Amino acid sequence: MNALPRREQNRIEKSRRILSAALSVFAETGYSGASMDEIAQRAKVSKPTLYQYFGSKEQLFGAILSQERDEMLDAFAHPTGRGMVADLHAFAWHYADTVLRPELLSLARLIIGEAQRFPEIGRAYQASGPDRVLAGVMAHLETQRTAGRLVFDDAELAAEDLWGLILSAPRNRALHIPDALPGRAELARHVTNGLRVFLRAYSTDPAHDLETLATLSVPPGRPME
Amino acid sequence: MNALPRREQNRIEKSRRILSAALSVFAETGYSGASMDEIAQRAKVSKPTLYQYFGSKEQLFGAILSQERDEMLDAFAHPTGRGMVADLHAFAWHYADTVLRPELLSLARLIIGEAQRFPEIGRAYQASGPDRVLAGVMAHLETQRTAGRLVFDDAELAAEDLWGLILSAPRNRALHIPDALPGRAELARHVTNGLRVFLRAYSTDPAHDLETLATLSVPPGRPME
Amino acid sequence: MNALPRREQNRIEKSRRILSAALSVFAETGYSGASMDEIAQRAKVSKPTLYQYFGSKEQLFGAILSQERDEMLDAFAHPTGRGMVADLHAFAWHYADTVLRPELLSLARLIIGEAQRFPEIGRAYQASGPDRVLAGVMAHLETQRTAGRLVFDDAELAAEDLWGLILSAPRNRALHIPDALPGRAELARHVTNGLRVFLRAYSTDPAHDLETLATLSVPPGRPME
Amino acid sequence: MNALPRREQNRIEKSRRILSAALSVFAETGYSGASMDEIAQRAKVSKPTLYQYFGSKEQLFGAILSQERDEMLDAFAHPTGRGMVADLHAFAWHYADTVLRPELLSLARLIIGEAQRFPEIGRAYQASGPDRVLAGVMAHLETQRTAGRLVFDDAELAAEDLWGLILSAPRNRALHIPDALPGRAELARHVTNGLRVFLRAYSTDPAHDLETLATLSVPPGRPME
DNA sequence: TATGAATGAGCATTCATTCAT
DNA sequence: CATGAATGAATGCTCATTCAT
Repeated sequence: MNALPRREQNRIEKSRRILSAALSVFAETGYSGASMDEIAQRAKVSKPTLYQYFGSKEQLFGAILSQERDEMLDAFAHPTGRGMVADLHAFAWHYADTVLRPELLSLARLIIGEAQRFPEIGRAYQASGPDRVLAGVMAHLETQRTAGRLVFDDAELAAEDLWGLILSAPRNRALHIPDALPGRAELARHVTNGLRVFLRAYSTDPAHDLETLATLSVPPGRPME
Repeated sequence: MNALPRREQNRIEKSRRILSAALSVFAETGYSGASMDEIAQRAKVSKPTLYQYFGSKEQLFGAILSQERDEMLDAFAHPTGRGMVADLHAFAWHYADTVLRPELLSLARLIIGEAQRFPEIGRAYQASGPDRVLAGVMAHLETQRTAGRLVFDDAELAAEDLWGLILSAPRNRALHIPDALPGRAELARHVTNGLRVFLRAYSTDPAHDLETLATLSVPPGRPME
Repeated sequence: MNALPRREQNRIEKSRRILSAALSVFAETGYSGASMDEIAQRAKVSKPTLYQYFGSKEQLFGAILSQERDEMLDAFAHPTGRGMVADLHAFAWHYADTVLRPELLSLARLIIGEAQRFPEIGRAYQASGPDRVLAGVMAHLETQRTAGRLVFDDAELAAEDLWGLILSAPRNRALHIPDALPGRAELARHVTNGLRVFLRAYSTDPAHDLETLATLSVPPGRPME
Repeated sequence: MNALPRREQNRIEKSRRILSAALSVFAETGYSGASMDEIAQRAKVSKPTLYQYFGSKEQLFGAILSQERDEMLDAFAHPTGRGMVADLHAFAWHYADTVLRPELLSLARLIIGEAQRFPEIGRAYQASGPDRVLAGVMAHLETQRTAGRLVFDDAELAAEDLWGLILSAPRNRALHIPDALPGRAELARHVTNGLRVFLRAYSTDPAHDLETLATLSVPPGRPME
């Protein structure tokens, strides 16, 4: 009744170990600084095995990125059905919690740092990460406009504004200073302010929406690892 | 009547050549990937000379950063005296033109990519780059609030909002995709929209200010190199 | 039925090749002058292999010293049981043949030359080489004194005298002039004279012992390599 | 009335500074380990000047050796005219004090360490240092034999025995362990014992000579620098 | 399939030496 | 005559990659 034979399980687990080791090594030292020896050692795998699985340093690098990208997309939030403001609030926090996870920040630093050398990778990341999230937000905002709750001409700009108001400052800071993630309160300051400005500029009934916003509380953060 | 003797001139010019070569090599390949051989070759200088000038790879890296940081600060815009909206508009364009210069984007990618390995450098950059610009913007906004033209509680948040609305989207995209700088029109789209949202949310007289904004035209971009 | 698997045999042989190549290179050029490239080339091994085996130049240097030191100690002579004079004669020749072997002279030159830079190495050599031999000689002389065949107060001084009379001149000369090892006859001149003086000064029955000495003949030397 | 013009004086003084700096650097690090930069720096001279004076590293090395060799020869002791035993005693101490001077030990280590690479230098040192001293001692011993105070067949062997008995042990130890020069008492132990054994083996009137020896006291050492 | 052992090519750095001034 | 500045060639060491087993 075993879905997967032993061999296959073993393979998958080994592959996972390698990817995880590689992510941490690449994140710590950048692409060139990373040593395949170090990766093999952390993955508790011999070097030829590592090469059997991933072919070359460059391919391994690519494999990490696509793996992590998938994980990130998974994090996209779905409407709560408790009204527009609650939806935006939920989305904002969900996204903040995703985007500020240390591993994803490491990954982003890695991609940005290597964007010049591996332009494909930067493009792929942009397309399947930020751009896809943006599309989701745009769709949501369009729905609200149709329902008469928001006003705007350009949905893309509106979606970008939402993101920029809520997360650009904390994320930029976190990208530069790895060990200084914003605390829960600091993050709440940015999220709340961002939503407030967004509603003031885009809502058809700002007064009411801001009141609603004031009733919403900060959700619990996910535990650090 | 020569202000500088030949030797000194030569030294300065050589130093500049090295720094420029180093910036491009570091930007292309990251810190670890950069080879001192390659740098020396591009600077048309022998390797020992390079070492005589900058001591070590790490010191050379540091020298680039501080040089570029200075250049960036230099770019800070001063009030035009033609009213708040014109000032904000001028600042937005000036800063956009600075921040999106290819060399400064390269530098930013470099710093972000190495932030984990050289935490001090990330911190120093944040403190003397973004943080200082932010302080300048805050001061300007405070002045406008005192003059009764803007309303806000937290000047820092307001300043961050201004930046996030105007530049976060184009800059983030440019960080990921080096060869896709926004064109003048695309940039205008973001700048104008950002200022509009900002004024709608913070101005004491949005209707009038938006009208003023509509009269301002896109300044000429600086030539690419 | 193979005691050692191929791999292990290979390793051992390679290690020996490296040590031998390293000794000759170090001896020819001193520690700083020796190049790891040269050593690898002579050992017919790639440079990374060399580093896999011995870690660093300094460790390789240390490995040579301890290897040769062991070999030297191995050379210590055991009593023949044919009387004191025969024993001293056998010891003198055995020790001369050891101490004047070109490799050991090279090693001694190396250690002396680097004593200032690596004080531990000089100390270790003195303790485990000369000092240990001296202790052996002292013990032997004490036995003879107890048996009433020698007279002296200070066994250490007596042992040092024996060595100094027999070998100091030829060895010092050999240390300075590498390609001028004393021939068999020249060596016999020093050994015989040394023993004669030693017996005249220390024996309880010099006349008889000198007669015995005269009957002993020069042993065959070991072949040069 | 100045014997030497300023220029010439300056030249000589500079040359001396270079030689002294070079000796210490060579002694500390061996020939290959020594850096011309370091030597120039210690001599407070620019590198081209250094090359002007001594042509090349190898020539500088040679120049040091001949300079020091001359100084060493200067140290040879002349008969005191107070009898054979007193002469031998004086010679032994004089020579011990010369040969165990730290600078001369450094020089000897240097020459021995580089003997394989620069055979000429080893040979030259042997000929003009030890061999010349040996010749002096031989001449002295011959005189004593002619005067009927000593008996021996081979003056060279006798002279070598004298040296070997008195200094071989302390000097060998000092060569290996640079920072462990024998103290005055320890040295006296070796010198006295060496002379005693020498006289017992070679004197025509050992009893009387040993008595004389016992009346002689240790001369004052020269101050360390 | 998995690995210990091996390697060619490259790294940052330093050297002895020589110009141009 | 003396020097600051420059360099070609080497140094010790490490890397991504690949055999032989």
